[in-house]
Amino acid sequence: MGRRKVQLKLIEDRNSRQVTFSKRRSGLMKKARELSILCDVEVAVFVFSGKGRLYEFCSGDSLRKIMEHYQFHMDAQEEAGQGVHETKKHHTAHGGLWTCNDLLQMVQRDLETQMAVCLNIRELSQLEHQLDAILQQTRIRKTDLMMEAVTSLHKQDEYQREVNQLVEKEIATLTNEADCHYQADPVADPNDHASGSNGSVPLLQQAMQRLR
Amino acid sequence: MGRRKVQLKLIEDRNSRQVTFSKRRSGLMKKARELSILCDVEVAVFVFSGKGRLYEFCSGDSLRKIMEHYQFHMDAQEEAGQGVHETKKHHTAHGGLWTCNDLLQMVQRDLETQMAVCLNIRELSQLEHQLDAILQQTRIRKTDLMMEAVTSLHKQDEYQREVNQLVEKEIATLTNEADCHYQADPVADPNDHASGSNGSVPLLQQAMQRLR
DNA sequence: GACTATTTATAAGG
DNA sequence: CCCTTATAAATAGTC
Repeated sequence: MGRRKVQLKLIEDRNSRQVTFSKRRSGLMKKARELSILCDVEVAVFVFSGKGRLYEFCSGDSLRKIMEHYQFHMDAQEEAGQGVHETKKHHTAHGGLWTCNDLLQMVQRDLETQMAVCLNIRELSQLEHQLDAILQQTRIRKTDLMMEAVTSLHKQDEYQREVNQLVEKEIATLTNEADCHYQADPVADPNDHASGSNGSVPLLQQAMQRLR
Repeated sequence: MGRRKVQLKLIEDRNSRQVTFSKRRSGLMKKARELSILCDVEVAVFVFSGKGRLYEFCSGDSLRKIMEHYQFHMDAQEEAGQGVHETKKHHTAHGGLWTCNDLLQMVQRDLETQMAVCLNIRELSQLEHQLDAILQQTRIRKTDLMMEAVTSLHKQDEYQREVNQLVEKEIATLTNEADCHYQADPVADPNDHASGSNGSVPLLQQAMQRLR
């Protein structure tokens, strides 16, 4: 429902994907709210962004309370942060995203505090999903780092191949010169390999120096 | 969005409320699905009708089984017991490596046994740790695969460097020969780069062929 | 974030 | 429940 029809597949462009995500997410929440009001039913919507952020709508308030509680704990952790400076640093360095240990600590502390509290299935499911999202996020970050390493090595590899091709060509040239007509200038400077050649030797030397 | 605008309040007429519920519910699910696909995010939608009936959408499948179980408890009908053997089979088939679904099935079974909709603190902590371990295992497996890729490329890279050193040496040899005393055998086969050399050129050629 | 041109959802009615 | 149709809403592309 826009200027043109959109195919039901991943939006490749990061920017428009983000825009669409924002628009459709709020649209979905609105629809959920309307449904719950119009028809007097309980509706819960959870959206986990790729970076582990949670967006939720819940017609009741049981889940919301828990989420707010977790948020509170996280905030308190960042504020007080005595023994958890490492964690806090990690948070800020990674753009305020939760790590696995953060959530586990949060949950454990939360549960230890309210011994009487008993999570129901829905709450447990939500927690489990959140954990899943957070762990996934960690994995993705590590994967990204490793992917960078692979890409870097791959580029280096391709560069080496290019140099090798140059070298091969140059060997052919030198060999040809030597075999056929090198006696043409017997008093030439022995260090000036390129004199009278096609000029590829300086290029090669440059490449070799870069390799060292 | 229909023949006339509708106020955002409970639909009094039971019949049209039911109709609207049905239509809007499916519309909400569709929107949720589209959001999850278009933007590659996890989306979960739960709708509890007044009679305890559950309608759900989940972009993943981790929540689905638990929610199905929840529905089972709510309805207090259907029979259980056949999924347990499936689970055990699955475990053994994977050589002891648990998957997310395996854990969820285990949790489901555990809940069936206890017939309690409520997990205590210790149990929840255990569940968390299990989940953590399982998700970490998955991450480690992928990391291992990527590590293999890195190692492979690194080896290739080192090999290329070796070849380059050989090549460099060979160029020096050829250049030297050409500069100083190549006219010794002017009718040698031009393709036989190695004739009269120190024997490193065949090695180079071999290496080059391995690179192609 | 706002503004349309379009597409989509859906209220009413069969 | 499904179909049709008029109309309200959502939103894709654009600035």
